[in-house]
Amino acid sequence: MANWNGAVASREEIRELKRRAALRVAARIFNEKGYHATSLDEIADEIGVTKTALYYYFKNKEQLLYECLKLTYDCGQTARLEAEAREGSAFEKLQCLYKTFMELLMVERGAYTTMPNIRALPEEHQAELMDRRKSLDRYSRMLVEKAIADGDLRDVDARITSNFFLGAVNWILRWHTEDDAMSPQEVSAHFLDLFMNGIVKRD
Amino acid sequence: MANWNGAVASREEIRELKRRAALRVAARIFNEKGYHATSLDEIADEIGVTKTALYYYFKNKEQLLYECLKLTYDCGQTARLEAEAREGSAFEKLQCLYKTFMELLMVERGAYTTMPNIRALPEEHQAELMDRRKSLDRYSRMLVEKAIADGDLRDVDARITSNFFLGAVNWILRWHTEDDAMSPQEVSAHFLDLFMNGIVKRD
DNA sequence: CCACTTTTTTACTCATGCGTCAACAAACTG
DNA sequence: CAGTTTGTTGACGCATGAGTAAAAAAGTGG
Repeated sequence: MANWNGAVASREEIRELKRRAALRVAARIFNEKGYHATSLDEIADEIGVTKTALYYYFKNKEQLLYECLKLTYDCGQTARLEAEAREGSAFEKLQCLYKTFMELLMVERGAYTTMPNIRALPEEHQAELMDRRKSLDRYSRMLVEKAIADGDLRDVDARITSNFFLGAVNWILRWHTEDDAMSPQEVSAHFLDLFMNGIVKRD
Repeated sequence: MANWNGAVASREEIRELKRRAALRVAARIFNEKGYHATSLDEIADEIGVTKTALYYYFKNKEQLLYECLKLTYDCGQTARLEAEAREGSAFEKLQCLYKTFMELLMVERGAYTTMPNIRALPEEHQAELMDRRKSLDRYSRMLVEKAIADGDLRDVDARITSNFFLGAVNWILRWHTEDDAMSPQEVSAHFLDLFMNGIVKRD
């Protein structure tokens, strides 16, 4: 009975699974109570180990937060890659970008990217995340500008528009739970519709 | 040279002004670094006094946060009163509600209503704020439903719509600064336009 | 200028929680 | 089943920061 791999997980795999599980728990509690109000004992308790065990998997509390935040930022990055890969107009890419972004956020459920959370990180990580955030924002604005030039969008202010929608999107995790009546796909569809068409009835 | 009031402030007035100033400073720092990461020494330093002086004006750190949050919640309450007082359709009231709410938020600049901030409060205050939040949300959804029935709005999902716009609005304080190129009125006008009409160009 | 009140400070106590270290347990290896 | 690696624990050091008590400073009216 050697090692049918696939059925039995290797050491490395188990370690990675435990890390992931810990991150999910940590992200959830950070979102509920905030990074600074959350003690490592609390996270460890929830997982069912002691605080010290966490130090076997993570360098320190900061790194735990950093990786939770990275979950969230990676959603944006992935969405961007998806949008860039897509053939089509800026308008189509824009929709793809936001749709993918929203759905990933709801599935991954990382840590909220609040100022306090970011500021809790060492300068180096702060800068990295800020850069990634800015980059996504620039890309989104560029698509808006292009779609306006193409005649697909009204002549809206790209900065305002971008902030408007980003706010709505980032807020999703506050009210959408894992067992919500509405699936990530449904939410993203509704949001895109509202963003594109507004709520006013046309005659 | 007795006391031409108006020119010279009374003791009570001075006390109240100092309290207000302290709250503004506290709210700003809480938003930047988070409640738990902010020490009273830090707030006191910024104001130019010692930590202990703060205890002369506020019972404890929690109360400081509570009052900062109240600044924000009061914006919603005031906006609601304004909307209710307005004569007109549900559609008009809805616009009034959100317009007033946004502009007040940008002027008052209280503390963000994040989960961590709320959770940091004693149960009693948590419940109070949650109730106020819920009440505003219900009112907003009711207006949406009514405006749909009136035929002014498309048949959108009231819950989604409400969350969509609330997110965008609450996010404003993250990117809009006191010395922003765009005034609170301009921002609120742009946001209402986006919310109502979307970004897609009509033919 | 002197009592008296209001405001602020200095100097502490005390709890919390991060991070460490040495010991221990469990699991694999030959 | 000895020996090594992998994983986990309990007990502790130490810094930070909330809150307090008592004294000092600033302001006010007789």
